[in-house]
Amino acid sequence: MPVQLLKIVKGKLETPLPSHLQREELKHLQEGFDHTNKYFQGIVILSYPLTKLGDGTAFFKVVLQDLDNWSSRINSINILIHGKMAEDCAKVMHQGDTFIVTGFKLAKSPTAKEDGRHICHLEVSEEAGSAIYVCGFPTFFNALFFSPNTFFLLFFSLKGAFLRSVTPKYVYTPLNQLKDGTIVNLYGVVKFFKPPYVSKGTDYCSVVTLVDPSNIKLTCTLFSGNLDSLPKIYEAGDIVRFHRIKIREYNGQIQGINSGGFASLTFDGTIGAPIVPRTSSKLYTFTDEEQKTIEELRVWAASNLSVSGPVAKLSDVQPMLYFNLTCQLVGKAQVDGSSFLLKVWDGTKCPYPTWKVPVEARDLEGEEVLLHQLRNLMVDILVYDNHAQLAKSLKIGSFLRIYSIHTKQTSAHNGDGSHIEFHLHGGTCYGRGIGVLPDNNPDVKELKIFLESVELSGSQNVEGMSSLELDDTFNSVTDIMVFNGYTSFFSCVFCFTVLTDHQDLNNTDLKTILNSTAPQQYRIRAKLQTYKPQQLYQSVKLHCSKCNTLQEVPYGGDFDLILQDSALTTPNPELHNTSWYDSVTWTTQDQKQRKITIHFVKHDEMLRQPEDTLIMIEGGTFKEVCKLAKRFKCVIPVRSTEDNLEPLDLSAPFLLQGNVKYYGCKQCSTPKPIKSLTSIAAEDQPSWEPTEIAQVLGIELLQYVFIMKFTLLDGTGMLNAYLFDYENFFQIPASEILTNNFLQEKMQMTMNALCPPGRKLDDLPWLECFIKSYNIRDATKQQVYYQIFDTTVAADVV
DNA sequence: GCTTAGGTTTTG
Repeated sequence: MPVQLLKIVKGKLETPLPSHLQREELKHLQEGFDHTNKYFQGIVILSYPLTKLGDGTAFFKVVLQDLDNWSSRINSINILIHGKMAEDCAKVMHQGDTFIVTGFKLAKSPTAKEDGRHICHLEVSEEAGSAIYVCGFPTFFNALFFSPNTFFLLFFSLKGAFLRSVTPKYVYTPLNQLKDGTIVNLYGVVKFFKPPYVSKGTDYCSVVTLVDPSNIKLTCTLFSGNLDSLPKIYEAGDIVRFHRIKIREYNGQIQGINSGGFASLTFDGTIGAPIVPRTSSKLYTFTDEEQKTIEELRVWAASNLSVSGPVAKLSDVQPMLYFNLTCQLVGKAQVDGSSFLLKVWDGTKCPYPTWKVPVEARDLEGEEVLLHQLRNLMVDILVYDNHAQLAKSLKIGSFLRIYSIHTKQTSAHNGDGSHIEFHLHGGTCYGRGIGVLPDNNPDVKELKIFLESVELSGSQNVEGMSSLELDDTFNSVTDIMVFNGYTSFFSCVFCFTVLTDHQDLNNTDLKTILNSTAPQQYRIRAKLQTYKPQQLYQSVKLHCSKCNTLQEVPYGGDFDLILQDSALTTPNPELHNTSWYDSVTWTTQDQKQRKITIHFVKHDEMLRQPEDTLIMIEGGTFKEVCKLAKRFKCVIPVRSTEDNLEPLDLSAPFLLQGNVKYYGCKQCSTPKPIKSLTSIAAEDQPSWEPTEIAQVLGIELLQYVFIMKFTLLDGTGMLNAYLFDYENFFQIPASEILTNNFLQEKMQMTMNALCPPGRKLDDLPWLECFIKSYNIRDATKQQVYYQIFDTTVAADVV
């Protein structure tokens, strides 16, 4: 049975429990009675700590009171819960909760004499087919109800409607452990997908190929009569979570297929993008743990999956290619039985004359004025067969991503000049199809801003002109706007790249590089067509050079929580005022009466100027620690143990200097007690370098890096090169950028100069840089990647 | 009622 919503109003289930279940009274819980199809309900009056039995299984004991029989001499009973159910239950249950149990086994309670409770106890476990439902006390609002075999619930308290309990524990199967004939839950990164299309049967169909760090591919075929219940995938690289997907074998390969109860969540796969699930289901579980899984998959995908499909603006199109276009629908018309016309624009102008599909004006749906105004920027896309059916249902004004459009050049004939045609052929090979993007999609947001800038200019001076004049004016105005779009703001800055070494290398064209084996180094001259991430702050990551992993820069809020947590540890006075630091403790004047201790590290037994001094702090808040970091040379947040001061959890920065927070790798660090710092404190002139501090504290320092993907073109080919840069390329330390507005502006201006938004390919500046190729081998094949090196951006103000 | 598609470009 799929997930079902049970509303609980005024203490009663609005939708009742499964109808075959009947409530059993406490007095009827006796050996010899048949308890199948019965449930017992009580209030949790006591629970014992979760323990493990001798054989390792978890064990949890709760005591329930039957409120309807509260006046009886015996009105409580012991419930003994075994195995996974015990663990799950211990997590969510609170004293005072309403507890419903079915599928229990009844046995004589050995402790009845001592505890005065019911003569029997109930034994409950997943193996026995039991189910437990727990509802919060005192006010129920609503609850989720899962099948008896999986069990349970979560609920929202009426006050504040916050999620209190942990949701059911889903188990996710890695793709290399899938077995024929099973129904599983899984996560995967979308390697390939066909947007939902009209199948020959009764449903929409979407095909999705997933990969995960086990490096196994799984192709899933998903059907639904309801477009909304298929996963909302917009591009390869998106991350999905499938619940209850059926695994089976077809042609010797495993495949996934949806069946009853299938549910999916889809996430943007870009590192740093907000983690907001796209789903049609109103109810879904999503916890911190699952958030972490998404983050991990994003990092894995960033270095293991190349999904850069051909994304192009109309201004970039070339004859004879397949590309994906993000655009807005301006007009549409039925052409004949098997083809349908879509008139779209993306604010840029196609560099070639484009064909116009002849249709009667009265057959054309769309706003007449707009169709006229945009006629030189719009292109006609003819979509065929299965796509025609879907195209018919599209709403004018909606934002579309059309996958694998074919551009076809037609040579000049009959006085017509040569032109370029756009076709979306029938069939779904290579993911050919049409997807509707929601307004909150980041690419749509960007496009909207751009389209508005174009539209403004186009609508000026329209009145009182003949259509011929209008044509000319409009053409030139929009061209200028498209060209200048965003660039006017930055036109005073001129950026170029500087090669910092290997002056003897000659330029190699991209085609040659793409046809060569790796590893090699090249000097290239190319244009930066696009780059990712477009939100530049998302390009800053933390890198561990030891295990070579990347991670997100944690939020300040997490640090604050860790500090709050550590403030609960009372400073240990025995650790104050040693030979190498002086300590000061005080209590805050506010209501909280917090105790703060600062240890000032001495030099030659003397305190030095604050700007040369390292301090350690216990019990400070986020604000206080950050403030002190600006005043003192270094700040290390610490807490007391019985005999040492130690660094905090490595989710928090172990060191702060000025605005920069330094983190350690959780995987590679083996933190040592703070007294290890004495070796530095004893130096003649301690420099308190983060690298040195990290080393003596046994911490593997994470370095701030810029990670970006540049799509480079030179007329002979296109390749994606990664930028992995601590500070050389932008001449900005990656560690500084997140806290410095000026540096952020500088970086934005640099990128805008290297890749001016909205500009045609021809008008992009040429860049020179060095790239090196290298091989990455996964289970199935070897792939060549490219990285920018020894290149720097310089800027001149013109 | 229980298929449809099961990645790898139409041929307009």
